[in-house]
Amino acid sequence: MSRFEVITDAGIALVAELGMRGLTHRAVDARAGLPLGTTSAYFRTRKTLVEALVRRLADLDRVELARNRLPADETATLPPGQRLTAADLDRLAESVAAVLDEWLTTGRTRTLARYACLLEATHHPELRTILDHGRTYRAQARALLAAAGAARPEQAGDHFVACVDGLLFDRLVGAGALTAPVPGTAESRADLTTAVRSILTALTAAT
Amino acid sequence: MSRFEVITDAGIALVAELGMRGLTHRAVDARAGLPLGTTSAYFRTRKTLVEALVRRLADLDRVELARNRLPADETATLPPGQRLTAADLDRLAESVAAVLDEWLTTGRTRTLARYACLLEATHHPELRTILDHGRTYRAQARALLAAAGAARPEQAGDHFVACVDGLLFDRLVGAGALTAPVPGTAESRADLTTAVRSILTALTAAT
DNA sequence: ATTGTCCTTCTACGGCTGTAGAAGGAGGAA
DNA sequence: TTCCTCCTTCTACAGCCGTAGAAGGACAAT
Repeated sequence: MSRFEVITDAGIALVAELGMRGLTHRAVDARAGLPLGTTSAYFRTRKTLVEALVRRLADLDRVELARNRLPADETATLPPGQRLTAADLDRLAESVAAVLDEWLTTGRTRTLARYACLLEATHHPELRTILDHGRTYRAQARALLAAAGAARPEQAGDHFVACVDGLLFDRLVGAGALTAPVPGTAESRADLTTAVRSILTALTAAT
Repeated sequence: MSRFEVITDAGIALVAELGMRGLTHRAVDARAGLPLGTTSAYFRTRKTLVEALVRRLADLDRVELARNRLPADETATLPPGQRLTAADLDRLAESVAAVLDEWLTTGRTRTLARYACLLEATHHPELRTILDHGRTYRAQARALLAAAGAARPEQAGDHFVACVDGLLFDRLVGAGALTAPVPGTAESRADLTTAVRSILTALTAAT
């Protein structure tokens, strides 16, 4: 693991645990077990440090996307005129739910840090460019909803991503964090599947 | 306007503009045009200051809720057995969209600060208690979906709130902030209405 | 008028933060 | 070897932050 990765991973962990305020050159050094001053030498200003974190988050997302590909791709190559069946939609909902559940457990740190950075990007637009949050997912969602037979697949795909993101955020920091089944369990995945499935149905039918 | 309100409002503005890192006793003084040290005297520790902000946010939400009541209440008192018509759902979607649009324009500062505090509440659970984000809205949504004829109104209501929140977040800081019609315009309201309407349909039918 | 209480304003201070630059050292080229 | 270059580690420093407490003043009760 390169020095760059060690530093940025420690930074991501800090942001997830303590928020943006906890992200300090020295704190990163301590967290990563590196000699004091290392982070400061690699990223002379705080801004470059944050940018590095964001870049790393985007990289990690890309890696995860490659590993955790949705079944959308199979469906995108359907012969024209042929649509997804209800069983297909069920399977899709289930796999989306599985990804969500993973983001709430294994990927929780990364998910929290991403939201923090997303909020940060409001005041620093240059971050937005790097952290193309969900761009790839959006592309998949559009293809998926086109295959599912939505009237306006672009719009429907965007709505889908937004809704699923809302679900995620709710479970992560909102009311769902307290009331919903604890992530990682089969119950949680079933609950998420239901939710995703109904969103999917809606957008297929109505948009 | 009480001193308490002047201070907390300035704090909220700072959090919205600069993020949690910009929230400092001295910065609040400067922003509110108060003598240096005032905020520090009112809220001796940073923690109490943040708590005060969160409390103020909750108060503002309550005020806004009273002013901006959804048509849910009328519908909640429908005679049993009678359901909402498609036209009712249209009207509901429109009024929800109007509220969302307001949160993206007039209430943008407050909305941004709320999300920042919500993220902060991950590390400080006591904040969660105060910032009962969307609790009242959730209650309304449940009643609404019960009236609309959803099979499991509690669950459906929660999903509804989560999805709508996702829509909001997307428009505020996500991809929607760049691609969607600019908030405050009739086009934006129309777009939001479409999205909300399809969510509503979905959850009514499927859950 | 005096006393006591509360609110406001100002000042102090230890600690942490961002950032720059010096010191040290490993290793490759000549 | 000697020299040069790059990477790492350490130190310095000005400025800001959180927090405590002193100083001043308004005002009501006595």
